[in-house]
Amino acid sequence: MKLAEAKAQFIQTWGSLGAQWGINRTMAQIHALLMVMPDPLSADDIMAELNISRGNTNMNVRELINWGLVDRVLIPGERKEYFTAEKDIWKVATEIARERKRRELDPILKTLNQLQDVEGDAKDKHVKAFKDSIQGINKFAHQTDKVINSFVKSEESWFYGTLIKLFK
Amino acid sequence: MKLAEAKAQFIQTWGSLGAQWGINRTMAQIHALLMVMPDPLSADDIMAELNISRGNTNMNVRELINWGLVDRVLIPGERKEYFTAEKDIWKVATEIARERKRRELDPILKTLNQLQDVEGDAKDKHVKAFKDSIQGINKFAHQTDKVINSFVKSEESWFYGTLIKLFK
DNA sequence: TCTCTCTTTCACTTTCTTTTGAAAGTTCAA
DNA sequence: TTGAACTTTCAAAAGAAAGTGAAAGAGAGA
Repeated sequence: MKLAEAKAQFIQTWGSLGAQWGINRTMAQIHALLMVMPDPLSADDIMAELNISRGNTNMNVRELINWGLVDRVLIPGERKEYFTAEKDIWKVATEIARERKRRELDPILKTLNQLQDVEGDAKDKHVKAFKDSIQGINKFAHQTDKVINSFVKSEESWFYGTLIKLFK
Repeated sequence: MKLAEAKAQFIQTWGSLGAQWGINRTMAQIHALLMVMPDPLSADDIMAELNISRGNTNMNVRELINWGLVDRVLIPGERKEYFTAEKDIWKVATEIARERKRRELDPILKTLNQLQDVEGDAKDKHVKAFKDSIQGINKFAHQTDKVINSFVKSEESWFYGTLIKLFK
């Protein structure tokens, strides 16, 4: 396979993968493009490579920067801004985990805690079923939270070394 | 908080959580509803509780059954079909992990393997950058695959007992 | 201050997803 | 075999999300 072709396929695959998760397709494609490029690209480069508008480029690059997946790079003597992506996939994964935890898990933990105290007779089977469900989910969510925290803080070698052996 | 109110909030929260993941809102809401109900519900019950159409109900219930998260229940003497959800959240989580792995991770592993062999001079920095990226991602994806496989097979008691202690 | 280059914003368009509801299909007791 | 009870399908409508591009903004050097 030729390099250009392989790049295009990678960008497209990474893009549809992103779409299955909450991330939008363009954002994932820009990220993929920057990951396989050895040097930083400008907004114009990205527009040209992916055939997207200036506005769209700007919006999604900004969002990637918010996620901590892309950095602005200033090239001395140039007026334009350039962008690079983190190329270490382990760091990418922990950044994403951190961000998703903050956006998704933290709010649900908050809600679940509130839902714990429902009024009503504990002998009523509706009340009991509800409380049991919420309690189970709440416990699970807290455990998940702990695992993600460790993951986010962990070193690659330690994490895989330990976790994989554990699960065998 | 009253039970009805708490249920409504839980259904709505679970629904928007699902939407952030690839799962659609209605599907997540039906799942939430069935989780907090002690007894099986019919399609009509679901329609009434969530204010959705018959077609929508049918489609999403069927999809939940495909995911292995909901079961059809036949009540003796009744013509209608009834539905229940798995109430053990651990089982729900492993079902979801299994299904998402199959739909998302397995295809990407396949693509990555193909992208490994790009033609071109290994000294060219574009070729090198590309190969390095793909190799890193590929390695990561395979490790992730192993962890998920183990997770899917593991028992809750084992998980809580061993892994959680590890993370303190 | 002016102007040139680049960045950001935002109202509008396009595209993609979800929902609806009526019609067709299925099942089964009579 | 019929028809009542229920389920499934599907084309059209509504809704949500993403993308565009022109215009406004911002900053640097003349």
